[in-house]
Amino acid sequence: MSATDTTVSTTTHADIHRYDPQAVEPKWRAAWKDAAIYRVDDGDPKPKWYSLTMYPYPSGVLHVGHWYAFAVPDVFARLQRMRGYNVLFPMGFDAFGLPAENAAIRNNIHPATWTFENIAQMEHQYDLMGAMIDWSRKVVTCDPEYYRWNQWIFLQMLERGLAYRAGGSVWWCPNDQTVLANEQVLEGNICERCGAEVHKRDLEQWYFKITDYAEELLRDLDGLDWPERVKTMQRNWIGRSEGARLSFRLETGDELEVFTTRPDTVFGATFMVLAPEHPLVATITTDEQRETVEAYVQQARDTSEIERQTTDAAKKKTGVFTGAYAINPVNDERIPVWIADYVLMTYGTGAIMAVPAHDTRDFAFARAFDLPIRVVIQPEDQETLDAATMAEPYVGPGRMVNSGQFDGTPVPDGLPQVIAWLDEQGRGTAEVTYRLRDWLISRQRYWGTPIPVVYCDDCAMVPVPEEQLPVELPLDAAFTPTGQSPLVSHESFLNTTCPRCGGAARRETDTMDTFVDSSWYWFRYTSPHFNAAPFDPAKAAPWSPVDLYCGGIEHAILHLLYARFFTKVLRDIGLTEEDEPFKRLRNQGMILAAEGTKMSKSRGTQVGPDELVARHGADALRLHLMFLGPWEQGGPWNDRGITGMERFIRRAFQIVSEVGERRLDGEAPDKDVAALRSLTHRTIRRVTEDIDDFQFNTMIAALIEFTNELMKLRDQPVAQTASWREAAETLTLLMAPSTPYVAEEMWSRLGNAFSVHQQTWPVFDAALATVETVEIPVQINGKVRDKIVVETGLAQDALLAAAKASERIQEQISGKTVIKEIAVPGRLVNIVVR
RNA sequence: GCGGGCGUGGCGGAAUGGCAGACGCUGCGGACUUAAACUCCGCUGGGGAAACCCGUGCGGGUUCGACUCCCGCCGCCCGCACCA
Repeated sequence: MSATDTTVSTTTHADIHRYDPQAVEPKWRAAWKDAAIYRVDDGDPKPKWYSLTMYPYPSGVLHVGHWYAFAVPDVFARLQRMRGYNVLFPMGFDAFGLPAENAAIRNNIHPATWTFENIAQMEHQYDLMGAMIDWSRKVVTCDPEYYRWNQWIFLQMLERGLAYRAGGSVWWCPNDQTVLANEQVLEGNICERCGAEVHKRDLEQWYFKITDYAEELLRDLDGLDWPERVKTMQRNWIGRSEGARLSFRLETGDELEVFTTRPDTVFGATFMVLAPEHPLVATITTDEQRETVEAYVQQARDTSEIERQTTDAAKKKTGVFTGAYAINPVNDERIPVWIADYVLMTYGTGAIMAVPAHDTRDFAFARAFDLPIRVVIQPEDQETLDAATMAEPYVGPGRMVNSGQFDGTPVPDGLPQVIAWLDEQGRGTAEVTYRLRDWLISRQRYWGTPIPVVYCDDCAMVPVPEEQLPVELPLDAAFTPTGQSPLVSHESFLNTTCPRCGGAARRETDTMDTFVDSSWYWFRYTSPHFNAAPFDPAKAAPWSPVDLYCGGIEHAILHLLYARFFTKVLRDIGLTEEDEPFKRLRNQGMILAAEGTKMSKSRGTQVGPDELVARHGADALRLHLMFLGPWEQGGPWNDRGITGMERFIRRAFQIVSEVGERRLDGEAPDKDVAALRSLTHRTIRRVTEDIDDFQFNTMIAALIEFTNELMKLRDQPVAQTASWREAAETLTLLMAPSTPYVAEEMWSRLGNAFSVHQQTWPVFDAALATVETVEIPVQINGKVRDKIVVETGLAQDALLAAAKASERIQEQISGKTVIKEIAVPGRLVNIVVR
């Protein structure tokens, strides 16, 4: 044992400056908790900063993707705090939804049990990560204290006509046994949740009238600091089109309305096309055509949406003639009315005027069925278009021809004239249409917010009075999906009394889409237990809007559009004055499994952080994830390189840790001190700017370079001076947001008072951050031939002279003619010779 | 088809039009160690003994100078997808 003792004592001595995350992390985690250093105080007079990260689904355990998504916002929030902001950086759980229900069914456990167990586990994992979360503000959406306010907002919307029930053709997922919103259908007919093929069904459902806000949702995008691609996706999804609504009289006497963005081509309309589902189809079809038309309508209905919608250039247009004719209102021509599946009932009026000469689809249809084509727009400075020979439609600008009084009118400039005339004639009006559809919010599943209305035989649909909220989701329901809500078979939930007449009534059994929960949750963090409204406007106002919102790009449309819609509704209700919820948005890329595919729990390709933390420490994992590459890019996971982060942490720790033992009253040459201070201040600048620019990988590179330089200097005289302490302290502070644990330990080893996370972020001194000399490459004909060291800020002429003084350069120039000399101060010199 | 993004060593990646490959990993060599791990030092795009030459998907162009800007291709990824 005595031999062992010796070993232990020497090892201990040697290891004093060796960082051990396993010993240090739990210590500081406990200290932070005891001192409640992350507790956010509403009354703090400092300027506010609201940093929000998309709350996770409590799916079980955190994987490295969660860490990736969360580490960066955590670093940013910590920086803002050190900069002197009062930072709100909350977290919660998006706890309702299908996965809980499905997992519950699979494991024969109640969704609530499953969910709350997962939340406890995940909360612990966030703490392991060293996240700066104030858990006292936690929001859990399956808590009645939360979802009662979904119901309250629903009732407000119902009162304002923004929530309504309507029948219609809706998407149905046969696997999840529920309807879906348009936004939740991918690639034409794939369920966003489970990947099953979905199809249409005619059902009566609940909707939110998001279309009322289409224009505002589109317009307000302009003022947001969001990634351009997200704004583009939202613009496309809203799909605003300007044009006109035109009315065509049918020979049957019916009026057929169409929407067109090209009213200037109305003189070229040579036929009309209705969607197969158009209500007029049945009434206008002639007896001779009835059989053909009915067969086509049936076929269209049976053809899966994906087949119908795929725009394969080779896909042939199909359709049939109804036997009916319309009169073109501008030239009184008799034109045939067809039906075809390329016209969609869900857009515009479900009917079009076909102008084959100037529309790609109409052109293909006309060619396929040998329908007339008439040119009415002639491009300028080009050969006259000939309908008989043209190989493709002309869709560009030009002048109107074959258009009566409008001949010669330029388009698109002349469009307003045409619309004005149509309006005068009573044939049409200017109209704007949107692709955006109302949001279908009812679901036939169990684990969600009950929709707070009842149906009474006498009073019909009656809203549940506000004071009876919440309508609680019964925890003892049999929730296996059957195609209708499981609540239908829960007698005591279903049967109730009518709030209006007191008679027998049935509750609505559908639950709300979980995207309702996430459409306002960030307001709730500002007053998580407020019980008079969804949130306390007085508390929310000072924090609003969210300054920085971070999350996955997969929410570019769904959640972010709904959240914007809700904000505008809540504004109109009077709960907030904000028009927009999230001022600045940043999306992280996705961390994929090593083989480049999406990480999947079921395929076992999900990488968990716990083992990595145990082996390398939380700080090293945080750094590794940030160092992988640009945060907005994502990429396949690998753990190569995490050792590099560990090495960096150890080196930084060692340097700082030794400082505590030094007297730091030594002397060193002035230029060495100046060089060290310059390095320190340049590093402050780099790290600060990189975080502000969301360039976390290069931010870490700057920290590593700083540490490597210090490592080289630690035996030099300059390491015995006060500027060495400045360097060590600065390194510690700069590391604090990224590596909260080791930075705390370093701060403590420096002999400073707890906590490093309550210190002020260092500010660089521009004068100190300069360098005295700079190395300038000297090129001959664009190739580097020498490098000269000159004073920083040396002017152009002097720089050129210095370059030409170089022997190597003189050799290169001698005997040649100098054609051009370029000298860029601080950059380079290039001499062009021949 | 339309819209957006990307393409750089063995790998992840860096580079306001100005020294391509910062930083990290890997690999190789060395020091320390009884030994290993850890740590430390050096080298690490290709060719060449060297001077140098070649090199950022391909082909052109602008420029004293292009990974960066422009034009035309090729490949990959994402979004939308008959939106009248």
